[in-house]
Amino acid sequence: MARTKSIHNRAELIEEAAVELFSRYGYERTSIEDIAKHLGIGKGSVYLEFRTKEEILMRVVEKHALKIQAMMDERTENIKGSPLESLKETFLMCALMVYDYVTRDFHTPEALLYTSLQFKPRFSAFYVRKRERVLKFLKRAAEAGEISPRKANEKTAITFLMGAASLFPPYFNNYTESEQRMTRDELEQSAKALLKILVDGLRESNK
Amino acid sequence: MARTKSIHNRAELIEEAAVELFSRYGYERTSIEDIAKHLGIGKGSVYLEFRTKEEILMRVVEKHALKIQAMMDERTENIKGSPLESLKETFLMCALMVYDYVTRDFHTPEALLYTSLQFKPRFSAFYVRKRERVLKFLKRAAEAGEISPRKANEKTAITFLMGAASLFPPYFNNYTESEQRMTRDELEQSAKALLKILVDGLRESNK
DNA sequence: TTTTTGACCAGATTTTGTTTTTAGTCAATT
DNA sequence: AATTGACTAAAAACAAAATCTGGTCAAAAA
Repeated sequence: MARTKSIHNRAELIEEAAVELFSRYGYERTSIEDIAKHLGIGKGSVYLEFRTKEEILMRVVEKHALKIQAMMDERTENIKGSPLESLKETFLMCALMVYDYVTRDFHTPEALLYTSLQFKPRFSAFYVRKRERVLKFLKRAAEAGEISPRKANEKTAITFLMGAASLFPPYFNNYTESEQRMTRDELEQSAKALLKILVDGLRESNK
Repeated sequence: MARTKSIHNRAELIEEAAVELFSRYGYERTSIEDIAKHLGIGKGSVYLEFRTKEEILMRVVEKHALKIQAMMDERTENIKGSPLESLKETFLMCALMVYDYVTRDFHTPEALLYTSLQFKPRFSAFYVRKRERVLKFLKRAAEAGEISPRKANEKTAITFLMGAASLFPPYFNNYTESEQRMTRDELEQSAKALLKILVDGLRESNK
């Protein structure tokens, strides 16, 4: 007699278990068998859903990236007043979201997205998408007459992202006295000040 | 009969040999004895000039930092036109200077100044001094009426430095397509664009 | 017949024990 | 008084053995 699939959302359960275990123990120190045991299934079953361990990681990171992207999309679509002001607020929110993810547990796989040189090339799609969101903001700003249309290009988006890079991990806080990692409050203050200058700069470059 | 010191500038010679060998082989892979042999002196003599190996490294890095600082000082004193324009040019020059140092040979001890998490706390003085230079520029800009005097403070200097951080090592070039390390030309283009926005932002914040 | 499993394997990683290197000292030498 | 290099303790490099783990697949379960 034909056997029916016992669990339908197995892939999803594996993802959830992976988030849990990767966050607690880190990616390298979590084995496929750990994940299987955690769910009470056989190791082989994991490989019925994912081809490799890395694929699980990528899926987990992807999920996180999509959350942030969704937030950005939502805000890109519903711009009320000034697009540039909206860009500023969005990036502040984005920086804080990432901070919360990463500091909740430093082993969180999302941290890899920002810190791992090894995986960085694999995440390029994420960065490209982020760049596209910024470009969208710039185009809206051009439509609203806040910046010159010829400034609403990819190059300007990259420049903006480079300027804002220090608001994302790894947090190299060289110029402040404080020894240890930035606090959430420090980040918020820095982000506000830096984003203000960057956005004002975009505006000014108009003239 | 009392013996006289055979070499007067021994400390200096040791520094020069250290730069040479550290650059070629790296800090860890250069031993004190290597340095001594390179100069044809005894190992113990090195310790008559320096207390530890790390002290030699710090001296070497210090020397490099002083060179960059001297450049900045020279430009701070001789501001012809707009202080903000001068700040922009100075930072472009600074970024390129550092790039040349660091890429000449990746083992160059100066690279540590920017890349080593281990040594970073030891170099805080360098960063503070750099911050002070920026502050000086801001004060001159305030005097010239380019920015509001209340903006010529430490906090703004830090914000500016954070914004310009991606122009210095380690070069995290996330948002560009290119896989490998930034070329000098790419850096120059990026630096010009980013510094323009930052400086324009400082000016705009005035209003 | 289809789904699930865990024993199995090769390669990577960790551990353990040994050897070599080296930062720093100091009694002997110049 | 100035200089040296043999010396030491600790660290680093290395090698060998033991363990772990990503991925496979024939067999078991349904």
